[in-house]
Amino acid sequence: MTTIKDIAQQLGLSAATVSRALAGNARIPETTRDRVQALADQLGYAPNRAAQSLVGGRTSGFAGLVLTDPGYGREDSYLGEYISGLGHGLAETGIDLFLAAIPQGQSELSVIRNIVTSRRADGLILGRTSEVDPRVDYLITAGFPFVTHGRVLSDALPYSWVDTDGTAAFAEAFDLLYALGHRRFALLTIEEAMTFRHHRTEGVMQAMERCGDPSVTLTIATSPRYDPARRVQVVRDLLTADPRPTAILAMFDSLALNVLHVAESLSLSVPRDLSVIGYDNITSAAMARPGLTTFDTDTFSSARDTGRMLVERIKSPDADQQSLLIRPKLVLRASHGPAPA
Amino acid sequence: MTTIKDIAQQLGLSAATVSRALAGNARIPETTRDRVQALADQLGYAPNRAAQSLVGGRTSGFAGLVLTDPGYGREDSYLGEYISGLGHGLAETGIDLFLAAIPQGQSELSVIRNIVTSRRADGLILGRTSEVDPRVDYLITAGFPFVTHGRVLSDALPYSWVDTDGTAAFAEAFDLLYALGHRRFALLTIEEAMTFRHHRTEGVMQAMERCGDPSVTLTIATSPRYDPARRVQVVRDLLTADPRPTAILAMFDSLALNVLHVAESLSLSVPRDLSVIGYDNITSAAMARPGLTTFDTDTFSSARDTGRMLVERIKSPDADQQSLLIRPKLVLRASHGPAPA
DNA sequence: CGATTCTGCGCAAACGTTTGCGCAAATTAT
DNA sequence: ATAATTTGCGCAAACGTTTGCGCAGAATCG
Repeated sequence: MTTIKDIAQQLGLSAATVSRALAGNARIPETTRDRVQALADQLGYAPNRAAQSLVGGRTSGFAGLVLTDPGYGREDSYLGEYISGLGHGLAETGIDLFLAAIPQGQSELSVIRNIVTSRRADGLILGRTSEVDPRVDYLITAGFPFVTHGRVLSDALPYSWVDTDGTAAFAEAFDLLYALGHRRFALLTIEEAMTFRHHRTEGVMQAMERCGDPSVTLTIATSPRYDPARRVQVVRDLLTADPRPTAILAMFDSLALNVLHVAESLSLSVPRDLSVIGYDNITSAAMARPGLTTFDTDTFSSARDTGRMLVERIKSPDADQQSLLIRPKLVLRASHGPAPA
Repeated sequence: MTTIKDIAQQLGLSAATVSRALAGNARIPETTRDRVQALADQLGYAPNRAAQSLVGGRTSGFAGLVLTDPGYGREDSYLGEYISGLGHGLAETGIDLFLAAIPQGQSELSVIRNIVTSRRADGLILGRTSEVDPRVDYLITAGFPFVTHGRVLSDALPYSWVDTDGTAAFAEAFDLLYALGHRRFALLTIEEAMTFRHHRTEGVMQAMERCGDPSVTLTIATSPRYDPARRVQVVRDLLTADPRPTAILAMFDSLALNVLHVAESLSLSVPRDLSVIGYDNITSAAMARPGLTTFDTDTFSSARDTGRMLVERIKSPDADQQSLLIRPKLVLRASHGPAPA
């Protein structure tokens, strides 16, 4: 309600001087600065963001995140942790996070384009990156600051990213289960060409090749999006195959928890008949019985780092791109064990 | 990048006409409107939000939500569902949600004050309402549109809210367990004077009084905030009391899951030795073994309704306050059963 | 045919802030 | 002493949009 003009008037100054005083301009003596600041505090003055952002293409003070439907059932604690982390990473520098839902009938890309052209945000965060990602292409050509959580496949593209090292993790998971005697492996994956699918699959492949054991088999089962019933069916088919795989690596925890459930309904004992390992360590992973062995990716911290990185990009758009690859930590619980005889 | 002036120039019109044409003003003939719209689409024009919001105290197009730390451990799927719901409720009308984290050393109230005075949002959503809530008082006197998710205790205050009927639910939970023969009840509650604590406690009290059975006992145990170890200790004390309560009503699911865990570590069998009922139906509640009997509050939908209600308030600030009390649905799983002999 | 109404559009002000330029007074240097 | 610099501040433009007012020309009415 109070504007810079109110302060100026009450102090017998001009708006320009008040603006400079509040900005800490050196040309304004400290005595004046103090007077202005005091009155501003007393009046509870806060600059009108719209006016600030209007002048000279300045910052709007917002970083945007487009809410997409993951489509594989509730992602559990993931989104909440992610958003909290982002918010905190950004808040340190006074930038707020804004969330754009995708209106009926629009594409995510069109929402992003709209945000960029309407200057509603100073930067964007992109989640759920796919191998070839039109959003990344667009934002690079638009010269708009952004950071992705996850990579794209091409590493020729200039952009900043934070990701978890799914390749290393899935190789580690394979090695762990191989050492426990497992030979019939299955990888439960997803339909879409998300980049993490590529990397995590790669990890399993590499580890399999490295161990060089010809008796190892790997089945790849694809879990459909948007269709819980068929999702269950795929797992059921996998677990009733003959011979049944004894080691299941799931792309992420909610898929792994599906496996646990189906196994229960088939009266298969985990980990006696079947070992299951997930990825992300969502809270349900700890609650499930048996507790799910998985990889902790510290979603909160990595989201916070993503937020910080975005702030960097907004502040110095011409600086070099940064990237951060986080090594997930194996969390040993009760869903894995020695291969059945 | 493209402004209304660019369009005006290319079409040989004035900015005013273009603005009116895009707004669908009746004084502009359809032919002109179409020409303008076509070029706007072609150029990918989106109005600069800052400029829009500057003129005439108009809308900024944002609704704000302040991120607070619940303090009782990860809230699991709750925050994610809530935010998704809010986002969708708002997106229907083109309003975006923005999240403000609380910077180090600031209070939530000061963050809210700042949002209001800087006109960064057109309306606010308040979660985690307490019995007497200074945020509500402030926003009412400031005349700023807001909707709370949860109530305050006084019903003399003019504000709009969405809440779940914890009183009814907890009475129902009591009745259910009473009918199963339970007589020694415990209510696991929280330290702070959140309004939901009042209502849920009230529900138990009312049901207890209504049944009029003098043999019923109720222990109230308080779970501390920010301290997981003490949280476990409180539950442990509760479960090792002599005589031990056989029916535990927990204020919300994550507390109930704590009980399940401690019970497991004490080799108590749920539901044979102990019945546990939670509230909210977070995803972990379904994953836990035994599955947690709880109340589904349909967080996504109620958050969506909260968003819609806020849009109403922003659009017609002088309309009557609205409120919405949602009756949670009991979800029967395996964590409750007949009282032990 | 003159008077009135309607149609299509433009002018200019306003929203609140920042910032380049400039100007007078005070201070310092010569 | 005058000249040069510094200090403290104001003027005015600019950001992109909306909107009240007004003005021509066309259409309609009596």
